[in-house]
Amino acid sequence: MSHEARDKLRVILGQKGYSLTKPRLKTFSLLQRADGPQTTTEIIGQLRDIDKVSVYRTLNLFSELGITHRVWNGFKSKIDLSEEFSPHHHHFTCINCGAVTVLKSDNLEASLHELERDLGFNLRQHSVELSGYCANCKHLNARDLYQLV
Amino acid sequence: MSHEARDKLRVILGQKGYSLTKPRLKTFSLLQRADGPQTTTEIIGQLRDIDKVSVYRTLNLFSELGITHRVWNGFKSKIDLSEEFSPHHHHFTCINCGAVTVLKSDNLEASLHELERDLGFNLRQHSVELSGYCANCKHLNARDLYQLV
DNA sequence: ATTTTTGCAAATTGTTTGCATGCTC
DNA sequence: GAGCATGCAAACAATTTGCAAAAAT
Repeated sequence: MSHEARDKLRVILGQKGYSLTKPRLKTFSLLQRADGPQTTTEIIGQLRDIDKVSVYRTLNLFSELGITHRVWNGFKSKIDLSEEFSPHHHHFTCINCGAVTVLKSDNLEASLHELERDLGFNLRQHSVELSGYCANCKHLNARDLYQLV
Repeated sequence: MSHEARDKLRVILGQKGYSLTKPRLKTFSLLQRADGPQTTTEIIGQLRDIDKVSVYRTLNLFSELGITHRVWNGFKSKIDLSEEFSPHHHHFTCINCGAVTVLKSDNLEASLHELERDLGFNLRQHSVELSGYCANCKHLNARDLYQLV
């Protein structure tokens, strides 16, 4: 894990009087390694040496400090590192095979900012979650799709 | 509650062999009356004469049949009627006063469809949830904001 | 030395399952 | 009367709280 990220984390925690402890570092590091947002249960499952209560407390703290944010993905909310630690992106989830694709679109971002201007809002966060059939699955016929479920 | 909506609901249920029962109608009707998406707990709380187990079953069924979908709003996922029953929209939630604003933007929708085309996806659903400070709250200074929390 | 953080146990809350009774066709 | 739907009880899962021991400053 990179020194820069770890130092940034330490600074964010330190500014509010929190220290960078083993559970906090391990939780953060897991989120960095992960190839996408994780559910609370997934995180707990992968951090067997840390009590789940500590994981909950860490995740709540991270959320409070803006280190993480939640995204809606399929049926569950998942936890993802915020933009400071992972470049801005959105997700597309295939409802057939479950594949998650990371999205980037300048036009999309521009539309959101236009909306912000028009409405006079001060936008702090936005989440765009798409779902449907991915390029591989969209040509399957109804029967195939059904059998895969 | 309108006859059209009730009839549409009855048809959707009927097509899969389900009937329009009291718990189902009451749950649907509550979602229609509500001024925005509701959490499961809120729905259960407002339907005191229906067993919570039935509410859960009804909500699962509605979701399966596409009558409702979930949106991510603040900390919790909430349940909203799908587009057949409520025109397509997105939400902005003020993180200071909690006000929810319904959004519509043709450019935003166009950007999403462009993304769909470029990536070769067959988009079925999308959720766009924004948060930040609304027009009323964005001029408050840090101290005022803090006190309101 | 003082304050923060952790881990365990237990409480609380949210959700699902099993089953007997009541409804609908 | 057969099959679907409901309500109750109980099981199961997710999350929070209280508190004493351990770690950090």
